[in-house]
Amino acid sequence: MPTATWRNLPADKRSRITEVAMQEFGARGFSAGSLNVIAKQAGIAKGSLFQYFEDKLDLFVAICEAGAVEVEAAVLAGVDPDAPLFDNVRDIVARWLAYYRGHPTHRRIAHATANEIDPAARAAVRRATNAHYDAALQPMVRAAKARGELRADVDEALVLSFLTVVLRHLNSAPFDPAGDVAIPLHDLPDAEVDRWAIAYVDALETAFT
Amino acid sequence: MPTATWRNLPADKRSRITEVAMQEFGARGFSAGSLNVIAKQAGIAKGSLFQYFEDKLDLFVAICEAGAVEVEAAVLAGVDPDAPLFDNVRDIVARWLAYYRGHPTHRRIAHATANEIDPAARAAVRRATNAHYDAALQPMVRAAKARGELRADVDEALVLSFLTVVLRHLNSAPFDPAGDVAIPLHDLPDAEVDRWAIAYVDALETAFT
Amino acid sequence: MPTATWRNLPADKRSRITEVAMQEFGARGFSAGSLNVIAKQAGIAKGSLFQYFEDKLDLFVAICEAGAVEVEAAVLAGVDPDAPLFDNVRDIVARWLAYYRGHPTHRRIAHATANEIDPAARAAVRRATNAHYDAALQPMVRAAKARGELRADVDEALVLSFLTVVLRHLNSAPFDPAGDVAIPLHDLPDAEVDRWAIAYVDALETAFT
Amino acid sequence: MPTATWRNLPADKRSRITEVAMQEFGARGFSAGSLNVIAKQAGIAKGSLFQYFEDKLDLFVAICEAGAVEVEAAVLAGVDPDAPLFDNVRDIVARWLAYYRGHPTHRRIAHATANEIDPAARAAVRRATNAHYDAALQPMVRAAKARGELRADVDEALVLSFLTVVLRHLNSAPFDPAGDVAIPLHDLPDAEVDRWAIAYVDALETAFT
DNA sequence: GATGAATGAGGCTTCATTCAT
DNA sequence: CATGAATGAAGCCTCATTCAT
Repeated sequence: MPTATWRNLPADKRSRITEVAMQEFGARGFSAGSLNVIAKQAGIAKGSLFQYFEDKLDLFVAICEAGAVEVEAAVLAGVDPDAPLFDNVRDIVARWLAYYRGHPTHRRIAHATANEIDPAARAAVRRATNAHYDAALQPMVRAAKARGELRADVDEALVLSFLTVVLRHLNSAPFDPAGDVAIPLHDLPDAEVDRWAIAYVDALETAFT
Repeated sequence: MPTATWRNLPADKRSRITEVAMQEFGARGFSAGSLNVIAKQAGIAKGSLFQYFEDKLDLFVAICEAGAVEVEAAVLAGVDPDAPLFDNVRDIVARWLAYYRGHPTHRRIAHATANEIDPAARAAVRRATNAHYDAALQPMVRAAKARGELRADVDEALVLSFLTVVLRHLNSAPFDPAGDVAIPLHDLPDAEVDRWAIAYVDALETAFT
Repeated sequence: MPTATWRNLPADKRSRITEVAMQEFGARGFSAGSLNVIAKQAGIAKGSLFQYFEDKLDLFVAICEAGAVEVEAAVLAGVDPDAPLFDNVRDIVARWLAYYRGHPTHRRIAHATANEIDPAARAAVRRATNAHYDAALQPMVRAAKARGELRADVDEALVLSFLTVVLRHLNSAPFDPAGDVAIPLHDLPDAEVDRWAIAYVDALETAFT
Repeated sequence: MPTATWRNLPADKRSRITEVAMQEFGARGFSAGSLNVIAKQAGIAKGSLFQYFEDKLDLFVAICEAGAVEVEAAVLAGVDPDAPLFDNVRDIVARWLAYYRGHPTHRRIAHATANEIDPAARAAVRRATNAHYDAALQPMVRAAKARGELRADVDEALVLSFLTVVLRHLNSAPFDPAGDVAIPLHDLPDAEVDRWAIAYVDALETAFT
């Protein structure tokens, strides 16, 4: 956990370090990301990082969590829980894509978060981030079920799982040349990608309603 | 590309090195995987690795490709192209899960393959592996469409994309404590996981037929 | 360029490292010189070298430049620009030989500087060192020409070129068993070598005045 | 010394290996030159090199000597010992430059020969090559002296030394961007370089006759 | 609290040489 | 005589972490 020193840091310094760390870990992942680079680019002493965080992993987790918080605020806030579920999801997907197009650093760190292979790092980071989406989506699914929007035989957990799988795919495939074998999301203009994203959701809607 | 020396190696030595490399890269990924460790565990000199492969990436790609070939043989072979598409997919998914349960090393290397963050490594490895699944699934989807199994307004590419996304999910989530927020695939007995896997495919069938 | 860390180092440590590096590079040249050896002999950690210099070449260039600065100070300083050119040159040659006899490490590094075969290393190092001699000798030649010491038809550049060629020869031949086929400079007592050195300059004087 | 196996090799194979080795050592010098590269480029097994030569140095020396023999044949042959010395030297210099322009590989290996820093390598190689020039030039100087072409007070050895120094300079400076501070031999067209070369010899003629 | 120099283990890769076939 | 696989030392360089100032 970040130290008290970190929490007491002037906000601008803290956010500068956060931004730089996101770039580094987003670009190279946890294991290959370099504290040397982070310290140099942030303009602070290497030793200072160890006054703010216990070790490299502690920093990584903190960074990832910060990213998750921001994207959640941007994407999930203001959703009307009483609106039809898949209308909400289409809305969320559109905002999700828009947000990550405008925040490539956050997109990359989210990708690194999801794909980190080091078990300790992944576990720590997933624990910190997954909860956010889950916490937001799960009640929406439940409410939809209660309102009778979903077919009676449909399992809520399956819906939720599908939603997160699709969201995760849309976080990486459009930005990765080899992300999707079937649809060249990486090479399409934004509007086309948006249309495909809606198509994913429409398919789920067909499946579950 | 692996050297002639590698191809001329006695089969047992070659497979010992392959196995060890799969374990190392499967456990730590490409960037963090150590050639020192591989050489030591394989009982060969570090320099020998460079008689077999041009460099670390060359080894990694070869290993990944070997894994993809084997899993393809085990999972996709013997599929009847004239059988109903989703029957085939349910069959494939079941064999896929069974294969990876019995071959944890292959499962881990496939995971590392899909998630490697180093762009050069990922590109090389995806190029080598993606083709396999794509080549097998795409004609099946096309034939199903031609046979009228899919609804007229359904896009083939979307079906194919969904299939690969689900397959990839089933390659990691059941083996990763934090792989699926909604369904605890990691903690369920094999039979339960199989049932969920079928449920994923059923949902797709509902969506597209 | 050496780092700030290097410039802030205590003078004795810096000069110890410099001395050791000169010995190593002087003895084995740039490509064959070993950073391992330098670190060990200087009593510092291998990694520390990379806190002082960007890489091996950066260290090599810094060392060579340091050598050039010192020899220039010792050999060229205090020359009276109004004295006859070849008197000055005889003076310089004598001091040059004396200096290198007393500073064998500097002599060897100067030799390595001049003879390094790696193109990048040679270019970098020549750029750093050539200027010193050129800057000192060229005005002397020009002034001599202006004073009418040189024959009217003599080209200044040719004189300067001859001078540097002879100086370079006197930097290596007396210290190299196979340096000069015709005159066994390596095996002669210092006084004899000095006499031969004067003879070289006398010949040039005859040629150009 | 090369083995009997080497001497019994088919001439074309021997000359292919020689050519390749000249390129490698000419480009990277003795220490940095790689037997791996030589074997690969020559299309022979690495081990074979050790059937032809005792070790790396043995190969290097043999290669250098072969180069010296060829250049001597091309440059020194057919010189009339009774012609005036400096006419001969001008002739030699011109042929020397022409030869090396047409044989860049030989030029580079001669350069590497002259500048090798490894003491053992340099000693061996100089011993093998110096004799050639010396053997050719020395009698010419002696004869000139006997014919009264040189001033009475001129030392034969000094003339010979100057000649070799100038020849060596003309072997490297025109081909090295930083070879001559005063005259940009590297950037001049061939005809200009030839003119400067003559100027060097003219100056010596003035000095010694 | 901040610094930044020092560490030394570990990273990948290249090398000359040996030796069994 | 030719081969080429095997070796392991040594190469340069990067790293996270510590600690005295």
